[in-house]
Formats: sequence, C-alpha cells, structure tokens
Amino acid sequence: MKNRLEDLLSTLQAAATLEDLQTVLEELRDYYKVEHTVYHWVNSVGERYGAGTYSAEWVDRYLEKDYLRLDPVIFGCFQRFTPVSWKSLDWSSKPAREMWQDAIDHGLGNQGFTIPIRGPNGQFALFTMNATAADEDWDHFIDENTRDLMIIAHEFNKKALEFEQWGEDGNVPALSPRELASMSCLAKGMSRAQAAAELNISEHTLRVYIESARHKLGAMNTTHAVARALSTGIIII
Amino acid sequence: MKNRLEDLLSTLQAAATLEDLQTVLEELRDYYKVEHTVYHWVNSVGERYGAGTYSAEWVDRYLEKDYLRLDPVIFGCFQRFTPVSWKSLDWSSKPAREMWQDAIDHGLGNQGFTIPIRGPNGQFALFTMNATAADEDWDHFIDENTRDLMIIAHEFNKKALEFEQWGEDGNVPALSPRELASMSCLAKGMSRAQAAAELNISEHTLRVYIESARHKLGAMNTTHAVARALSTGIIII
DNA sequence: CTCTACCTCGCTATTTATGGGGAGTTGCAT
DNA sequence: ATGCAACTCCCCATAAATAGCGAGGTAGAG
Repeated sequence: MKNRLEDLLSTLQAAATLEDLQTVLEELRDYYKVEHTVYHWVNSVGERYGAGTYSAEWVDRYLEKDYLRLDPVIFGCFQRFTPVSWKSLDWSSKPAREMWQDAIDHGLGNQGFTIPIRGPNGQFALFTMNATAADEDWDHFIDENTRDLMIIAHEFNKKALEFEQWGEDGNVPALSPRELASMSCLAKGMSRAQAAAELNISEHTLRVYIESARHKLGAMNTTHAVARALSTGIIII
Repeated sequence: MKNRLEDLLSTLQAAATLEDLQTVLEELRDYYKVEHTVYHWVNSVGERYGAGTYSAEWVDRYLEKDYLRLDPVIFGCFQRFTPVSWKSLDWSSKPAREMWQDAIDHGLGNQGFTIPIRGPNGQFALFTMNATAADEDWDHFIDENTRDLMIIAHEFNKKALEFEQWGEDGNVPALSPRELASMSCLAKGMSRAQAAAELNISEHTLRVYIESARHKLGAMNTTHAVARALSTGIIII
C-alpha cells in the first residue's frame, strides 16, 4: 500500500504538464479515499493557478463570487505556518458560513485539511484534502498522514515552480560590495545623507553607487532598484 | 533506530526553550553522525537567531566578518524552494571561497545540506547539516534522509515561531487594498504619476495612500515602506 | 601593460517626493 | 444611527532625488 504512494510520488516527480499534476491528484484522491485533492497557488493580486478534483461549477462559482477574498482557509493559511484542519478555522463571519454551505451544495465534503506552502519571492500555494467524515475520524486521518501529505505538497509546489520557472532564472545582476551596501542602507530606511554617513563616503559617491545599481538592476528609480534587490535576494533587510 | 528519531521529534515538539532546541540539535548530530546541525533564521532586520552545534568562535567570526552578506548558502537558499547540497552552489566568487576555507579552518566539514524554510510574513529560516564525507557518500546520505530532515526542519521552525510569536497574528500591519495596490505599483518601478494613472486616481490621492502605508509600516520613506512590504510578503513584484 | 571595473569626489539644474494643512463621500459594523 | 476606516480630492512650501557634465586613484584580468 505504501508502495502505491511511492509510485505516485515518482509519477509526480516525472510530471511534465499541468495535466500530469491533475492525474496525480485524482489518483491521490482515490488512494486516500477522500472527496477532493487540490493544489493551487495564490498570488497577491488574487489570481489562481492550479489543479484539482473540484467540479468546474464550484471553481467557476468560487471565482465568480470572489470567495477568495473571504475564504477562511486562504486567510488562515496565509497567517499560519503549519497545516490546518478546516474545522479549526474562524467561521464566525456570516459570508464565510454562507460560502461553506455553498461549498457543501457543490459536492465538497464536510472536512478539510490544507497545507500552506511558501516559495521564493513571496510565492504562496495551498495543498488541500477534502472529505466527508466524522470529526474524530478526520483528526485520526490527519494524524496518520500529515507527514506524507507535507512531502507530497512540497513536491507539487516544486513542480509548479518548475513549470512557471519562478525565480530560478539565474540572470541576477552582480552588484559590487559598495552597491550592495548602498542598497541595504536604503532598504533599511536611511536617507541618502544617512546612508552616506553610515558608509563613510560623500553623498555624491553614494549617489554614484545607487545610479550604478539602478542601471545593473534595470530599475526605473531607487525604490524599484531596492525592490528588485530584495526580491532577487541579493540583499536582505 | 527509527524510533530514536521519533523520540527526538517528540522531544522537539515538547521543547519549551531555546536550550531545548539546542539539545535536540546535538542529539540529531550524534544520531546522524555528522559534524554539525544548525537551525537559524534571518529576521527582517538582518539579525540572526537560532541554535546549533557550531563553535562560538565560528559564529562570532561569521557575524564579525559579515559573512551573511556573501554566503552562497544564504543566497542560494533564498532563491530556491528545495533543499540544497552546498557543493551545488555557486562558489565562483573569491570572497565566498575564502569564507569556505575559513569555515573549514573553524571545524566545519567539507559537505553541507541546507533546507530553506519559509513562514508567514516573510519569515525565512535555514536548517543545516554539515559533515565530513566524500561526495558520493554525502549524496547518498541526502537521498536517504531528505524527507525526514524536511519534517525535522519544519518542526524546528514551528517551535521557533511559537517562541517568538512571529506569524500567528499581529505585528505586521494590515494595509487597505488601495494601499497595497499603491505599494505594488511603486515596487514595480512606477513613478507617482504613473501609479496614479494605473489606479485611476489623482496623484494626491495616491500620496495619501503612500503616506498612510508608510505610517502603518513604520517606515521612514517610500523606499523603506516598499522594502518592508516586500520583505513581509504583503506585496510581491 | 593595457583595459576594465571599482571606489572616490565635485558642480548645476530640473524633476519628484515629502510634510503640513483641509474636506467630502461611501460602506460596514456596533 | 453613529462611528470608524477607507476612498477620493485639493493647495503650498520645502526637502530630496535624478540627470547631466566632470576627474582621478587602485586593483585585478587578459
């Protein structure tokens, strides 16, 4: 039985398209005997990308009603590090409970378990299992399978990042030490004058570094340059 | 033998102080028969926090020489999602190779394996194994143990977040949708005029959002505000 | 030895951002 | 219904950043 899971992981690691992910998700659903398995990632402007066994109707409705904005699963996972059972989330708001009922009406089970996954540059994704089960049975299922599911979730995200080649493009420009130091100071909130004092150079020299870094980073202005330096990881605040 | 690992995980889950983490790290080192095990995170002001079996001399030297800024392990992991063997990183720069030699001189082994871990609000941490081994032996070690180590790394980070109450709520201010959109535009390199046009509002209104976001983020200037918004993950480029 | 990249400093003019004021609307929640 | 938070708009004066022109010294790579 465990070997079946290993097979699925191998299939996942060999996946080359979104359809392959879809297939693995369906097999995982059958393997774990749950209603649905879903992987999707959510970016900051609220777009969705992913695969799963939810019905097209439910996905359309979710998008149409803009449930992303009020879904306690999204919100809760965004603030949490650890996987979470849906029952433990905050369903106190009325719109959230209405969404919940709507979900049930669209074929979702009454239990859920979602694993938040974070990648470079603020990438954020969710891996979800949905099932119909009694509370204690579901808790037991989670206890038994959390570790395996975390590994699976990790592999799904790895694949998704490969598909979208997030970040991995290595053409990150190399800044000189002084340029990096200048960017760091600015990222910490120093003004040019303060940064120049910090680095023991004239403000004019500092400006040369900032300009140079700007050009290397292909940035429109200082804020842009600092933003790029941060998101490529060449500086850390 | 596997039970020993389960015991260690239980101990970790029951840990209440940093010293407990330290103890677990030492026992993990002995269990895996490696030179060093380290958990540390890089917080948003660039300080270091963590525990590990490195000598105090090496930790001091690392901080003193500001190796954080040029360490290929930090840089490489920041850009990656998956665990990485040190040998596969970019050691082409001379300062990086000097740091490497310095590390060896301070008792580190010639092989390393580091798992990047990301939590809410841009939290970023590393879990590292260091050892003396031949390349093929180390590759084999990694193959055998990556999954267990990923689970362990996850548990360490969970504990660290508990200790510091990083994510679970609060210290990251919630920006309004327009404030977030304004920050996003600026992070993408738009000038105020361009951003205002993009958002279909007057430049004055845009300024109100920027000011408001600045105050909420406790930032000194716009660049600082965008930097904080990026590094806490509330916006992405 | 030459060439390149880096580090350092100066000037002027223009554009842009910031820091104070106010003021009115909408919408959601208590 | 009252209040609070968000959204929208406006003016003015000052501070800061950007763009353009320079120059010279040092260290490493080919």
